Amino acid sequence: MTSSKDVAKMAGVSQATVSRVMNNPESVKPETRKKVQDAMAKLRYQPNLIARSLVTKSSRTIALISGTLKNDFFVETTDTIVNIAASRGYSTMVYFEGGAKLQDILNSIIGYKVDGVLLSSIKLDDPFFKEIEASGIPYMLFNRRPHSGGNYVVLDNQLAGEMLARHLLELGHRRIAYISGEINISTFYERKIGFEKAMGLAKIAIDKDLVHFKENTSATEIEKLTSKLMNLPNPPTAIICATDEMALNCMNTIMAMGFGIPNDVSVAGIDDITISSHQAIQLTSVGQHKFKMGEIAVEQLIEMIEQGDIYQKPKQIVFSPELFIRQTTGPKT
Amino acid sequence: MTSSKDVAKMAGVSQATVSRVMNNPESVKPETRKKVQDAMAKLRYQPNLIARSLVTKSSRTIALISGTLKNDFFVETTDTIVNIAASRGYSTMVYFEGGAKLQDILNSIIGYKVDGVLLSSIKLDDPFFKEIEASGIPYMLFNRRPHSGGNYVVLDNQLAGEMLARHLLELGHRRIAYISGEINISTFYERKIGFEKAMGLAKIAIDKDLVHFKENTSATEIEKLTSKLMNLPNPPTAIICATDEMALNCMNTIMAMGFGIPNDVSVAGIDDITISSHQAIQLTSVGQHKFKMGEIAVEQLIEMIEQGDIYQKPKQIVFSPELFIRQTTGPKT
DNA sequence: AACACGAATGAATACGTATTCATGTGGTGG
DNA sequence: CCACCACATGAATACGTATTCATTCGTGTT
Repeated sequence: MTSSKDVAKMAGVSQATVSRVMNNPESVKPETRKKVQDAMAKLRYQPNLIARSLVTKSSRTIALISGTLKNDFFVETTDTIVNIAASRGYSTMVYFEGGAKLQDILNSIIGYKVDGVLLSSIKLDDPFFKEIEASGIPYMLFNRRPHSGGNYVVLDNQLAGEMLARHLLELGHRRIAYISGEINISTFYERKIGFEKAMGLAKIAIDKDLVHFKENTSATEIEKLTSKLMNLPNPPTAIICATDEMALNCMNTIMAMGFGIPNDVSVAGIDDITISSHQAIQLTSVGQHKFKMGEIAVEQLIEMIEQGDIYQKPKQIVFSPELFIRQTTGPKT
Repeated sequence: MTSSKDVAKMAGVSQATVSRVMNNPESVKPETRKKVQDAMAKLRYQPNLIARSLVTKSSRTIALISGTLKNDFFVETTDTIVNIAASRGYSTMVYFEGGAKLQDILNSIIGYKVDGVLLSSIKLDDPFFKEIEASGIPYMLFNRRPHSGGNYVVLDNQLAGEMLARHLLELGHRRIAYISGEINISTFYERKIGFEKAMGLAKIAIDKDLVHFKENTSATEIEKLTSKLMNLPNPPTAIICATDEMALNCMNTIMAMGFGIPNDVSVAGIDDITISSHQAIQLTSVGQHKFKMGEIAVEQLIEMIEQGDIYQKPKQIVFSPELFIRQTTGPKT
């Protein structure tokens, strides 16, 4: 591989001058600058970014630690994050929940001196988050937030849960099932609180048999759970899923069992992912479209990186949710 | 940040010995090894992977240059690729089509000395591909293949197109529309050839007005095109979309216009993405499930990286497609 | 004319690791 | 007892860049 030293030799200058042509072109006389640029072109010179990073201690790279792409919510955020980062000149190292041990990821991002970290896949009590904070690397959480402090952008999840429950209560439902991921994940915790609040205000007791917090929210697990619910002697007349992704799998199971939606049972989710508004799906959901969460997250992060204002006041952004009533929810029959 | 030199000082050994403890532990006496490891732990030492890469000229990193996540096909491949790479100890730098200029991406991956490249987003005549080949970096194409030679894993796209067309012909359709991306993308080219072959064998002339190759296959573009087709004085009785993603958008438009599927018009796609088999969608599609394309691609790539067998015979893998008949296609009425 | 000063550039160094080469040490076989 | 060797380790160097420091040269000022 050709190095800046080779370029220097061909141009008849020192390696330092070659470096200057790249980083501070005005500081070198136009005449010699031209010689250097010609030599670069002739040798098809590509700077070694690793060597550059070694001395600058930064890498023009961010790390994205995301929830699984099996949830369409994270598909949309990943897409916008990677693209916006690229348009700003940053490469993105991507890791998905479950793919590698968090400790290995941490070693990678610290060892590679990434300029910033975007993360969603994180539990409230995970030491990983504290290590990130301690490392001093700029970071931004999205769709997750810590107990207190930190930088994050989230939906007002409690309100989202509450709105959805209220919608179903207003339709006359009383036996409302609730399917969620585990509640040491902030998103699920807050949505649950909202659900409980609405039920409490309506003075409806919550049937323990209808409320489930699963560690594993894969399609097959949701399928199992849904069929269990529908086979209950006294099945629910409505099911709230803590994410649209679960709601899709829930719908799928219900339809496969031969039930009608919403005639036999109403289904609703949270996140309002793209497919939810498809004519063939028409899932009632709570979300927001004024801002893209991934976009806000990555822009805030880049701002932190480039302004170096890590010690400014924390960035905490909360979106107001909106209810989209579609065809999967209807009055209790 | 603490370096191996700091560890060496605390352990009372040379930096070289610290390095040996990391890379060749057996070569250092157990006694001194312990001293070094203790010092590492006490200092919470993390090796600087950038410095390591500079000397080893490899980075334990692969680059994934993928089609957009707006197409669910690439969601599935991205998910499996990133996760498998992670489990093998590789980080993945991800780029999506349209996010950054290919030249910038190329500079990044060459400058960062990635160990290998996985790419799908590439046109037949793109010089980018030739540059990758020339760079000597191990690479693997997926869902795309060059005119000749190269390493790739693809569906038998021609056969896929042919099977789908034959299916609709057997249902009695004659006015079959075809919606595709541009045909300097191998996938679209081959699928189109298959479609034409089936039509030719059935001795059905292809109506130019029904066949479209769009450079931009975004949801809105597909929507526009679909409504144009359905508003034709003599609209098609069936529409083949070159990808399921387009078929979903096509369905959405048709349903929004008030037409019934498949009563008014049949719709089918290729790729058999996950959502296609959802009870509420039931899209007829051609694809295969025996292998995961992303999995095969990344495993082949890692094999190339670790065996260093770039100069072995090219890896060319073609999957046989299977037809999944669901509810969006029916007999011509 | 002497001097100061700024611009342009080269030489040298640092970044943190892996690796080669040299050195010393203890053991083994003759 | 000596020669030889395997082994353990340290010193030195390379990787390719950015950057600091020193040097040279031309220009304007007094």
